[in-house]
Amino acid sequence: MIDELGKIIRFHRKKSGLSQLELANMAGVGKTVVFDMEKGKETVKLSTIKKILDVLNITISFNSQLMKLYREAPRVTGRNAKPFPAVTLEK
Amino acid sequence: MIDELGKIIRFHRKKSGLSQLELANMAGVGKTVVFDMEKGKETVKLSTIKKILDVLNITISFNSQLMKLYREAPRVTGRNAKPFPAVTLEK
DNA sequence: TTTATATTACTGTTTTAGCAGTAATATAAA
DNA sequence: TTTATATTACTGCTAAAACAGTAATATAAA
Repeated sequence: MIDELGKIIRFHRKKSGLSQLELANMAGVGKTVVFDMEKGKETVKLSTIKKILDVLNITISFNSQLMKLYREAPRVTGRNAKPFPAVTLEK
Repeated sequence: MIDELGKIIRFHRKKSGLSQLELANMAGVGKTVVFDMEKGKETVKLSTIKKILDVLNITISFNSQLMKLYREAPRVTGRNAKPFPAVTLEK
């Protein structure tokens, strides 16, 4: 899916009736990035991708089995966060 | 959600019982990246993020209203792709 | 066809991510 | 406590992302 990001961007851009240059300007990035991304380049900064996806109204989500636990987890940041129940991988 | 990526990574890493250095080595990236990301850095390359998320079994997905259409869309790449129905934004 | 726009492609330059190395601090275990 | 490990933090260095500029090609409209 992530490898399709270029196609996804292109699809949404076309649907929005934007040229690569227009999209780049709206996102505040160089035109080269839009071109490169649509071409499949993945060595692009997340912050840059974010700007482009914002214009196209595309959101990113991260998925895993543990994400449910993450969402239920208490709002802890920093050192006084309670340690996790300790998952033993082997033995 | 995307701004929580650091916390998400940290959460998954802990659950996996990995240190930052172990995760970095498994992902084939420098330890600095893991540290920076968990600290909230977003100017990280997508390809680098991908390596880390792979180790942690986290997938990325892109969401939008148009994504449904995208998935139904014919597998077209290149120049002979049929033009989209043309969405008129104004007028 | 001609004309205009969009896309692709290639420059050189600037900025910066990623890196290893090191060290200081923090946390956990003995 | 002491010891060991993990995390945080700060270095330069190197590779490369991002950029503007330009130009060639492709596509679409007149």
